[in-house]
Amino acid sequence: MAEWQSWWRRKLALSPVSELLSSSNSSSNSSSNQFGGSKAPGMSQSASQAVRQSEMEYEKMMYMPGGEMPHSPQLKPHQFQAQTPPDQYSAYADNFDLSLLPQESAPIPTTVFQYNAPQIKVECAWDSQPLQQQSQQQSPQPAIPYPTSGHQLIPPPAYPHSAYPSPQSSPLQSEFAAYGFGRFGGSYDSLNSPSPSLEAVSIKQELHILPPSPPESNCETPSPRSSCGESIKAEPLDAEIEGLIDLNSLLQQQSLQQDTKPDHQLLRECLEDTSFQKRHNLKPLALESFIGGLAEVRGDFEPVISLALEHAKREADAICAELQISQDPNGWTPAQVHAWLRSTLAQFRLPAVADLELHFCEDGAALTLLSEEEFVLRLPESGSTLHAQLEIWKMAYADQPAHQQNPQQQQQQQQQSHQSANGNLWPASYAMPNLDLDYNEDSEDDEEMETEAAITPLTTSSSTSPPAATPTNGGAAPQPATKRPNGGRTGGGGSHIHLWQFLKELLASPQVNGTAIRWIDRSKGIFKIEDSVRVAKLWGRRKNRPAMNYDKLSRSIRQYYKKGIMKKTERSQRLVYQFCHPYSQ
DNA sequence: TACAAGGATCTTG
DNA sequence: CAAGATCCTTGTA
Repeated sequence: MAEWQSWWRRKLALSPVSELLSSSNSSSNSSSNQFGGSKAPGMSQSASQAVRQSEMEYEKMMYMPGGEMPHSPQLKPHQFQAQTPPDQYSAYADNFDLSLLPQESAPIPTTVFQYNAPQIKVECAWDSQPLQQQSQQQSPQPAIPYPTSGHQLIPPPAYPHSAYPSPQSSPLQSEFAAYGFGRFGGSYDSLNSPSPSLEAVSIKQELHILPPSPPESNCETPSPRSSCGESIKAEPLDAEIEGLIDLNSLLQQQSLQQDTKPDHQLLRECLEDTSFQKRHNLKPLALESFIGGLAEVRGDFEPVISLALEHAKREADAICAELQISQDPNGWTPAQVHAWLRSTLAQFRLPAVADLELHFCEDGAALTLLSEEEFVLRLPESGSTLHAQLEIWKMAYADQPAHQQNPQQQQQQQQQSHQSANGNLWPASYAMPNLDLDYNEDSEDDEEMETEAAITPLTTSSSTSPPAATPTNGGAAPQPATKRPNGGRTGGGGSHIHLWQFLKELLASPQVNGTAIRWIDRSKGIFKIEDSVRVAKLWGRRKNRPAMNYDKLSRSIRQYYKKGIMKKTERSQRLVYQFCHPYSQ
């Protein structure tokens, strides 16, 4: 009898996914943890919208009658019973002592329950489908001894005993908890072992059999993570669950791909931002007690991010194939833009727009430049969602290595690069800078540089286009032809770029760089450097000048005063500069 | 202490 | 040679 129960508990407690997600959210902002919000501070509106949207999609999926998910953890036992043929359920229901599970109304006993939904939702933000697809593709027929199909596979607990999942907060987390107990799974025997192992100790702590370890006790008490990671056993049941949906294999795949260190600023910011906690004097959760160190936790964001991006790519692939469009929104024709918009509207069950062509006459490149406000202005009902989806596409595409792009795109990039070398276009170095690269310490610079080199521009350059007119003082202002810098950097560090161009690059991607530099008044060309250290560091990186600092950077900026590229603002403010007219366009 | 301003000189492409 | 990078001094908030 207790076997099922303890299986559930261990499964939920040991789930590396739930653990990872829990740790992610607790190590990062806890805004929605503690205030129930769905938007993380520091998270861009678009990203949060994406998260919101994906949340809606997920909830639709989860609460859909006869839900499409293999099994729905948020279902209460009685619900499960109602939806499950009695004969199948009765096969094991008698042995499943529901009374031993906590009541639904029971108070959440630990702050660990203050789970941050957005991080979870980021996982599914890319699509509601992949989970199903994967479960179908990777394990068409799970051979579970208890239920007969994945659909009725497991009676979800009233809600998990684990400290991590909370059904009130998100079904998905429970979903992960239920699914995630795969090849990372810990030892089943640990709880019942006559001499409880360290794993058992930590497991029991999570089950509230023992009080949680204090943060400083993490040395003595290994985290479930460590126990999971180190004692991988091929439990038959694990393998079967694994067959249902192999999130863990996905995580493993992604972890293998971590060499490439994909950069996803929005996700990362969302996951890592602790500013909200600081602002509100919120005490971050004691991760060390069950994770084993913040650094380790941070390192584990990568699988989540990669997994999310993987889902996004899969979705994009499918839609691209269906619509016959490129994955790079920049390459879309207006007609393809319309096709994508319609597809996205349908995907999110948003009201169709009859005169879509009138609202969006842009091609893909121009579309990517539209702000969320512009989207909403044109389509109040769905603009935000569309913009968020576009952001996701751009992220997914930006993550795509060049060799995966279609030949046309590669040719286009080569052509642009060649033209750049001829001085007709923007320098080949022209690529969107990403401040995310600056988040880490210098020791990781090498990796960051590799990542940076792999980044394709998130936005296009109309906002960063050089001015057509020469400065009024006749200074030697560069006049590269306006061209979308789709080709990205072609190596060499991009040392030819001018500082003012670089600053406009940063300014052109507020979602990425908005915390470091932002427009104060776009029309007047007034901007503010919010983080002088980061901007200087980025500039130094771009110019291959490791010793660059804001003092030097600002000196260079001041040189622009004489050249008529920049000027002092009317009301002098610290860190606030203004482009002269042609350069602010 | 951080930033602004600007002179002088050196480095790089 | 242009554009920065670097170093410096002085002043301000």
